[in-house]
Amino acid sequence: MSFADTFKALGDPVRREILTLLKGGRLSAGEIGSHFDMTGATISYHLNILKKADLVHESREKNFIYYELNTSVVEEIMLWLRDLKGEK
Amino acid sequence: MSFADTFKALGDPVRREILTLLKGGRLSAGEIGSHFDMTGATISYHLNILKKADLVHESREKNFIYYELNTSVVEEIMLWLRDLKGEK
DNA sequence: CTGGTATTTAGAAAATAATCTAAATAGATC
DNA sequence: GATCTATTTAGATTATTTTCTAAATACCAG
Repeated sequence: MSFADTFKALGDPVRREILTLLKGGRLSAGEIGSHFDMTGATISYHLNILKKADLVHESREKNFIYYELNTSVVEEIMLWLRDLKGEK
Repeated sequence: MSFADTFKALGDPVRREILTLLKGGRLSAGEIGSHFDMTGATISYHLNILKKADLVHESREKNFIYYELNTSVVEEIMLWLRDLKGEK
């Protein structure tokens, strides 16, 4: 989706923690959920927001759905911040 | 306040636009408000969030309250993003 | 095809955030 | 002090987000 959606997706601490977890490699929805004291449905909700923001990609395999980090859109955010700081 | 508050403050488009306006130099609350189709009270609410996130500083002068950009905390955000991208 | 595990979707409830109107504060000017 | 302008604060309302429970889907194993 859009730049604004990416920024908003990053604004939530649960979602940032999910992204941090994914730095170690792809994880299934269940593995991600087991790190949080929340229902799977809630985790699924957050994963969907991250997916719409293009911050993660999913790949289905067997019975599982694996999520992995996609940082391509992070560059845009960093550019905005750098510009805010007045750097060239 | 905290890193999380800074991230959240940046998640809102109105607040990002305020920060962008302030790139051009300090502005009074009224000057900021005139760029938006919102009441002064709402602008004040957003300014307060930016202030708590340490993204702006205020200075009182005469009858006015001027706001100016403070990007010192932006560096932290950028470090987090850079780390997410797996850069050193 | 039946049963089991993994995950999502739907819908409702709870929590948080954004917005407004009206009143309050602060300082400047008369 | 009275009044005007600039801004914030209080309180209520509306909108959005997060979360849950229950049901649905999907896929695998027997």
